[in-house]
Amino acid sequence: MAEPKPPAAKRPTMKQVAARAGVDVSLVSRLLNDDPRLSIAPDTRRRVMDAVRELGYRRNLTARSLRTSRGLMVAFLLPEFTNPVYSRIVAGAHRRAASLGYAVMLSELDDTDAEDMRGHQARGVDGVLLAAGNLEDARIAELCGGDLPVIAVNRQIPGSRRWAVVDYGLGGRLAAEHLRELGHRRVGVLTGPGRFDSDGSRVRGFADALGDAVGGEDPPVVVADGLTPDDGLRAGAELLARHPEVTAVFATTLMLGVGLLRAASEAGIAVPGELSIVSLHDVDLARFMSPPLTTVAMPMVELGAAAFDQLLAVIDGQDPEPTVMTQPPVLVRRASTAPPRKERR
Amino acid sequence: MAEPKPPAAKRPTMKQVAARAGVDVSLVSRLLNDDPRLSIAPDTRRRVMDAVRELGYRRNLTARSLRTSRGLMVAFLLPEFTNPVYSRIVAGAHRRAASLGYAVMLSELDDTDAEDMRGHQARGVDGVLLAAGNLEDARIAELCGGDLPVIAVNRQIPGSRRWAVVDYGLGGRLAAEHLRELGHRRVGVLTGPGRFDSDGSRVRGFADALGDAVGGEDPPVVVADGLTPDDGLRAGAELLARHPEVTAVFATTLMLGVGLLRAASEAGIAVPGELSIVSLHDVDLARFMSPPLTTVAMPMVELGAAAFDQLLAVIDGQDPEPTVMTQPPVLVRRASTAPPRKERR
DNA sequence: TCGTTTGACCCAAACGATTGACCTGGCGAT
DNA sequence: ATCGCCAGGTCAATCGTTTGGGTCAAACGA
Repeated sequence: MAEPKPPAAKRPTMKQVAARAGVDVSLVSRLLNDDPRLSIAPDTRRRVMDAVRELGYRRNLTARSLRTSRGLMVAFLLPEFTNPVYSRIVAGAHRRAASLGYAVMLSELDDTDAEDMRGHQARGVDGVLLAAGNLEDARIAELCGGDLPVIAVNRQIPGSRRWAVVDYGLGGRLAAEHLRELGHRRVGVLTGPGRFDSDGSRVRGFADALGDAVGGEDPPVVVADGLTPDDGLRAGAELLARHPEVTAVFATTLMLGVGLLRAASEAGIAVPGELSIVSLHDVDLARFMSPPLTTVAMPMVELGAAAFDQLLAVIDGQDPEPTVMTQPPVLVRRASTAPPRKERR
Repeated sequence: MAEPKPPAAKRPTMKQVAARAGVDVSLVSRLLNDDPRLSIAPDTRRRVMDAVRELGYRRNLTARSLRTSRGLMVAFLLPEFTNPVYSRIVAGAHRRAASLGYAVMLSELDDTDAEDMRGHQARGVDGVLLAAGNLEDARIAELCGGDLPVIAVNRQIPGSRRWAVVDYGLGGRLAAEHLRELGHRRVGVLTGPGRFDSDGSRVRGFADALGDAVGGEDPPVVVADGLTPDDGLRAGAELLARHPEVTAVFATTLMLGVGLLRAASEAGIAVPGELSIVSLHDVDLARFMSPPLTTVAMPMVELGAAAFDQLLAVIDGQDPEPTVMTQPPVLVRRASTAPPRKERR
């Protein structure tokens, strides 16, 4: 039953490469890292490279990491694996990291506390990307406490320079302008808890752009308990019940929009006939809702990549500016928005 | 501009702990690993533990890994970050891994080839979970080629014992029974490319359970090019066009079902009025479609955990049986299925 | 009384790479 | 002739743990 199980033919080491090429291992190391202070005879270089190829040699990164205390790894902590918006950030960070030789460890921030950070540090992780969307401020402070570089992603941190965000103010504007152009005058906002959108840019951008056109009055805002579709459903239902006058709602993140759509459907409100919905963040999913959701696409993949770059700078001992993505958001018109046709009720 | 940047106060080493407790480092190591051959005076043990606490000591896993050649890490390779079904597998594997002290590196199988495996190996990864849903057989073989343990997850591999799956046969049955009970007699199947569902269990389970009730004739099957909602949309449209007689469709994975729903909507076919849809895999998303999708929930989170356990066994030199989740799937009735009411067309 | 067993520890060699500090032989300049 | 220098290498210490082999005294059995 048990297969013979070959002895696993230990991978070749640098020593073997050196022996085969007839040189010292230090030379091999220097060559492979192209150490600036080294000059190597072309012939020797070839012999070494041949040996590397013939043996199929790869550096043992564990050993290297032990010596250099650079693990070439970063951790990406996120509150839940299933939010597609985070998935895009992860995808961006991962792609960039991989292209620079870094690996990405994923962790769910479950009941994880600061201990987890130290665990990562013990593993040789060089830095951490913290998708902090729905974390408490205190929690974030706690997580940033260690001496491991941390960048908060998609969330601004008041006292710190270690964060990377997209320009939600602009995103909000775009959504507002769209609704305004369609002719909506009574609009509502569905957003996440205060710790989310902590700087208020999403709502403010929206309200500002709307302001002059609708009489300067701030739109009614309902705050959900979290960022899941269920949260959106509950808060959405509340919004619709409390503000029957609104003809359009701006959801500050996609999953809330998704929940709102259901709330409308359960309340028998036609979208976009009686209610228009526009939400931030465009992912595939939005196209497949009924009706397909109009969204404002924010450059989340690029954010992931930029956040990684920022983290790398910190790791290298620099003190980079916080990242704000300049790449403009784009409005994706779909079927969930239309001119206000008739009053509800 | 550049902050002073504290010298980063190197983390304490075992040597320091040993010094502070007045013992040899080997003793500390043995104690911390509770080495069986060790007996330690209670007093000494306390001194060491105190030193550990006072210094806030954590083992350096890199060094340990170098010595033991066990990295306490696994890699999870998946074709795309955005598929929520994979996310659940990842979540399950991650949770289990974390509870056993393992970290999980995530990689997108982009243009990744076998080289990537060797990269992971060089990093000290102990094994790989390969979410292989839509990979070619050849590709998988290539990836399993190295001497790093690999478990294919959610995909059966013909010649191998290294895979973990849920019981899609049962899932298919359940879907079929549901449609049969509702009274459907002309049903279609929407599935992924052959490499997906390679053993055909999803479709076969469905067809078998249907067989006797609908005259033994196999249902029409349309095969999508991939597993994204877009693939489902295209193939779904084709299915609806080619088989106008069907009153219900079974989608073998959620994203195809989502695409199909849109195809129906675009074709002006009412769901569930004119067409019932049931799909495998239940994730939050399904509840928020319009109409909410009836699904067969497969234990994907548990699959992730079990696959990790299997991988661990292989890492430990055992030759475990392939994993087949016994936990039964459960039918989640929602609004996308109903008795056939009227003929389409 | 003299082994022999234990209990409680210590020594030092790995693991595989990196890196500052040497060598060495030849060549051009003084 | 001598010196310095440079290209082209080598030596050996080090990163922080693990682990196979001791050591050394106290306890024990005969």
